[in-house]
Amino acid sequence: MENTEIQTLLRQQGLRLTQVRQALIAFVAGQAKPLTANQVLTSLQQQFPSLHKTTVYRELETLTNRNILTTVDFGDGLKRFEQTGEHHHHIVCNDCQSIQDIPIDQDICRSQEQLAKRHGFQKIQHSFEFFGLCSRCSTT
Amino acid sequence: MENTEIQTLLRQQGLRLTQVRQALIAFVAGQAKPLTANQVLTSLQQQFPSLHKTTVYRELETLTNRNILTTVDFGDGLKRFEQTGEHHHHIVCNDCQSIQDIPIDQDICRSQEQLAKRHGFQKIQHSFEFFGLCSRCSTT
DNA sequence: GTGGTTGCAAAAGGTTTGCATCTGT
DNA sequence: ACAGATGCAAACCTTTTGCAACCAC
Repeated sequence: MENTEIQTLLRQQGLRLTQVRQALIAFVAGQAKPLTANQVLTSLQQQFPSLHKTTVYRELETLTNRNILTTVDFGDGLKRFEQTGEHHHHIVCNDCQSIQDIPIDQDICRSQEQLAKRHGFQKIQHSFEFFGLCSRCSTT
Repeated sequence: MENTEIQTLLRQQGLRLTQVRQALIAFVAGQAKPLTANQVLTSLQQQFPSLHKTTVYRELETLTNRNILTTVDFGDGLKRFEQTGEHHHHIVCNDCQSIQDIPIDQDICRSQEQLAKRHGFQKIQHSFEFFGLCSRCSTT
């Protein structure tokens, strides 16, 4: 995401344009894969040596609440964050933990959410993630 | 699951027929919904007051490794366990945390796993869980 | 008796909270 | 100046590990 784009977004949301916040958004948005709080912290500390993990956790939460970021869960007890965008799914290697996007049919997700509605639920979301051994890890 | 059934299963697996182990399997198998370690602990402590959380965690891991139990993840940082059985999916209320099974089309899961294979992955598994507001929570 | 199982204490790892200080507006 | 943002310490919660005591076989 461009700097000016980020700044516009933050002003829209009534959030202050702090250095850390802008850098954090730019960094997460620039990654192809969802990141853990710790990955964000470690990377940003190169630019902001005094950056504290608390700030990162709070910032990630704030931006998720504002729907600027989205959380992804791979069932390993860690929260991951990525820029909010088109709904999509991932496949994660159980060995090397590499992550790829996978083009799940959108209709499938929609039809299954309809099914969920028939169970009386509203405001339905879902998680649909895949796990396995990537080509590199399954050959060695 | 019946007592004799559990005992046969454990002998097959070369696991000892301890009181705690048998009670734990019977309890988890008797629940309609996946349980957290803490839920299992709290319940079994009525029968075994000295039961320690470490034992529960270790037992749940052992039984999962032997494929007697299966883990389920709802993305809240807790591991849940249920009796291994037919592959199925859940819908969880974001408000009251109630859980229902949801009859997702098995073909859909299979076809999407085929798709994942085309990404070079092997031994593919998936998680496909739904979240929303149940009928009770969405009306109030 | 032997090795698997258990209880206890402690640690590990990720995340959250309280509070004082700082900073963007 | 004021409310929001930050750093720090400590707490919190779930889960794991090391070790001695115990129990099923």
